[in-house]
Amino acid sequence: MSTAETTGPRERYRAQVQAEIKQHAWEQLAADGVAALSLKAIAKRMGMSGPALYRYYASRDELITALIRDAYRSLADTVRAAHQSGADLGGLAHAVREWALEDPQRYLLIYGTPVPGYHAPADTTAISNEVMTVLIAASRRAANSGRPIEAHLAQHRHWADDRSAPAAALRQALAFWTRVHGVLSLELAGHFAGMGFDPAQLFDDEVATLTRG
Amino acid sequence: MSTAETTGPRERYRAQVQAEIKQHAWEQLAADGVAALSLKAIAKRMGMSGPALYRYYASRDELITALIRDAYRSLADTVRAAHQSGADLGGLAHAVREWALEDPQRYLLIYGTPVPGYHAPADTTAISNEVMTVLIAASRRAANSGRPIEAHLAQHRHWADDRSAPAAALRQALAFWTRVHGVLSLELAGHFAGMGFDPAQLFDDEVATLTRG
DNA sequence: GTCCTCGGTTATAGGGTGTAACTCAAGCGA
DNA sequence: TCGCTTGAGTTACACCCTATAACCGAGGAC
Repeated sequence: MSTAETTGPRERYRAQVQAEIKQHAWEQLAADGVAALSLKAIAKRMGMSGPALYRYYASRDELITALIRDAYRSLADTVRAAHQSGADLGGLAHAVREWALEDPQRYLLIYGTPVPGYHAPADTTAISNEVMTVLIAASRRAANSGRPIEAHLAQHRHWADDRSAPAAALRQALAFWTRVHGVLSLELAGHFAGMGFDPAQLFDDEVATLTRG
Repeated sequence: MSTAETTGPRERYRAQVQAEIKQHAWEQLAADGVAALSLKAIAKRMGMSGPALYRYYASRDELITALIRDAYRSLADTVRAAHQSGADLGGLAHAVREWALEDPQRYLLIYGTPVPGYHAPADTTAISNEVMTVLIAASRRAANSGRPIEAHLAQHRHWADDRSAPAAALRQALAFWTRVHGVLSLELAGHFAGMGFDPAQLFDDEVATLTRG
């Protein structure tokens, strides 16, 4: 968007095809999950033969990396937008849940079982820090509880960009993350499927515990 | 173990080879995760050629099913043993965490991202119910809080074998599950890796919230 | 001792990642 | 405008995987 404007027709074409590949990749991912993502299948759907895609993504991992980057970006934007429109922790939680239900495999791509050989590049963790920063900002009202975890976090807080946030806020931001992920990932993985209760109500109540206890 | 004792030498051999295959499968799983599980590689390590394994497991999914069944069985035994030796919810949580850290991929096999085409057979959900039953038993001291989720769970409780357990206990058992899984799965997936704090302390504090708030 | 069951084999089909060698058109500078 | 170069796309191939088919041979059952 804001990169060098010296885009000749060659680069424009390249960028467009790259985007089209990613589009097909998202569709395939949403349908069958990251494990079923196949460069060859994407190529076939685009009407070209397998190895052609390697001009645009050097490997399957590189394509997956691009997807992960976009997913983190999308989540960070969603959370940030909710925060800036005045949402509290509960509002953020619902924004995250909606984002996850919109494309469950996209959530699992980030927070699901990591793919065996894959190692995330540094910039993706930078984007996930962005999410953390918003969570901490939304948690700043948290009162100090005096529990040992807060003393521990006060000494291991380099992951928090906000150097002035009280340890209680760090703890609450982590609680947000782990509890939202706990309910959400079990729901997305289908573990509540046969149980009959409404996952949304469990989610609501769990989120309520964040600000209550 | 307690099945028909009319085991001729043929069946004995078959069972032994089947067990050996599963053993190699567990090693391969622990090393590289379920996605990297390969029947051919197991066969090679056992000194026989690929298709021979299909005499023992009709498909890759069937082998994975056997692994999942054993994993559930092992987890249920672990939780039950902790419960019977007098452990409270905190004790159960630590038993689960130890079990998970002992073989992270085994935990992820059950509670991680589901494999695309796979559908769990009914008996595995039966074993997971066993875990739930113990959790509910350990949660029976939970006091009624009057929150709406409890009314909801009181009407959707067919997943709880214990028909006399108060709704507050059902809620607490679910909280145990979702919160333990929330912290544990993020830890196992490496999402706390660069953050510096001790996952064990976060786990402890999170478990403490179960009985406190 | 004969038969048949069953474990093992090779061959093969089909799908996947990724590389190598080649072709051909489009862009670019002179 | 003309050539040269760049790069997109192709086929062929090596190597992984799952899974099936056809076949062989030994061991158990009677």
